[in-house]
Amino acid sequence: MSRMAAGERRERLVDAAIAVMVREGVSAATTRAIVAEADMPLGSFHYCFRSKEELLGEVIEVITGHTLERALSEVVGEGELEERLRRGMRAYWQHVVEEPDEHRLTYELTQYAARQSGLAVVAERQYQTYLAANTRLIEALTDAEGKRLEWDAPVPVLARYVTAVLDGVTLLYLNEGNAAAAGEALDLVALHVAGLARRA
Amino acid sequence: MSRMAAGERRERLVDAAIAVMVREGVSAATTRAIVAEADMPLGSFHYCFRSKEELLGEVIEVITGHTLERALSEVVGEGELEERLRRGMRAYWQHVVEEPDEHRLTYELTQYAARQSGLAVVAERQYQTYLAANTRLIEALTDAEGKRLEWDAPVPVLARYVTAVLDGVTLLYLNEGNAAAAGEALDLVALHVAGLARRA
DNA sequence: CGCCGTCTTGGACGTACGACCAAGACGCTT
DNA sequence: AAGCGTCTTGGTCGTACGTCCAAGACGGCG
Repeated sequence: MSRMAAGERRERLVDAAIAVMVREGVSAATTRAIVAEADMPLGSFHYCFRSKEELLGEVIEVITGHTLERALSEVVGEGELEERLRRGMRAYWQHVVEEPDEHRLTYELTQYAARQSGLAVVAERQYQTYLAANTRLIEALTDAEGKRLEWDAPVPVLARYVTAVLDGVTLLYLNEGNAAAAGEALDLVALHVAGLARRA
Repeated sequence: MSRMAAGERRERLVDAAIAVMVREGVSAATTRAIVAEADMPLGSFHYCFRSKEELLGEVIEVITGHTLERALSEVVGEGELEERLRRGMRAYWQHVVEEPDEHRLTYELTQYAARQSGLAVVAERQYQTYLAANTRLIEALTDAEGKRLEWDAPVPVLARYVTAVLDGVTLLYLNEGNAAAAGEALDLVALHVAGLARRA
């Protein structure tokens, strides 16, 4: 392997780890499988990372970022509240249907992290990030169009509702495979949430 | 260990496996940890089970049964549709709050099974069982009170919606820990579903 | 009592894993 | 050119795992 800064090698190993995990699951991502995917000798792993746990922490942060970028960028824009909401959800949903294995991995990683005392903090932060994102989403919906809207339910409850539904529908699709029916269930939610908004 | 029929030993090993998994996760449930929990010598394991995979199949079936019994028994009964629906959901929710680790295990097992080619069928059947149960739940709601109700959305979509929300809210609570907010989100759903029913 | 199928058990085998190390190669600075 | 910090690498250590086996113990039936 050509000479390379330790930092860049770290990034490559993180990418390789994600590739292996998406393809074969977290448990298949052994140090040996990861360095093989990155085409590096085994020794480089523990030169770049103190432990496998340290690498997993970075993997989780990278993956969480991927997921969030999508939906948020879509809810801001033109149109009625219901239209924008539906557009944001469809953007998220499209990503799920296109890259199901990547989403399967996020759930797997969360559970793996929750069981490891050293990574439990990371798992909690992951969900708080999701909640914060959906809170911002809901607030972005009310603020647009120059008109101030109010909700029939408290924003924290709404945020949890949206977070939970997205997670639940995704999980159901991943395990059952019926994308059409799951998508319809999401539309039902979009309609519901839009109906909860009222003009102040 | 006293002499015992192979069938009974199987049951004890399944119970022991569940105990270990609830306490420490699926990955900690090694053959050695399981027989230690059951207070048996290692050799008994492969006398009772062809492989560890065979045991896991039985574990999943037992656990799935546990979860379902709760909610279903509550929706049939006296009262308005919304009241019965809320009661069923609260029954399920109470079980989640009382035994979070058992629910965490169901998700863990589903993912584990989905990755194993030999157990993928079991994972799929698990979710089809959930869907079937929630379909029956919805139909039970319409049939009661002697009046026939109809829904503003197709029953299969409703069933997926309910399944997904229960899963999602549970998962969120398990990872975030805010039981009160999650419970309120469930109430929001009960109200929503009740509103979707109309008298024919 | 003696047979035979069922059950019991301690130990062993091969494999795979995370982690570690020492010896050397590289390349920038002085 | 010499020195030195950074990076590279193959090999190895101890541990833990799933699985298998052979030798024996038990107990119901003829």
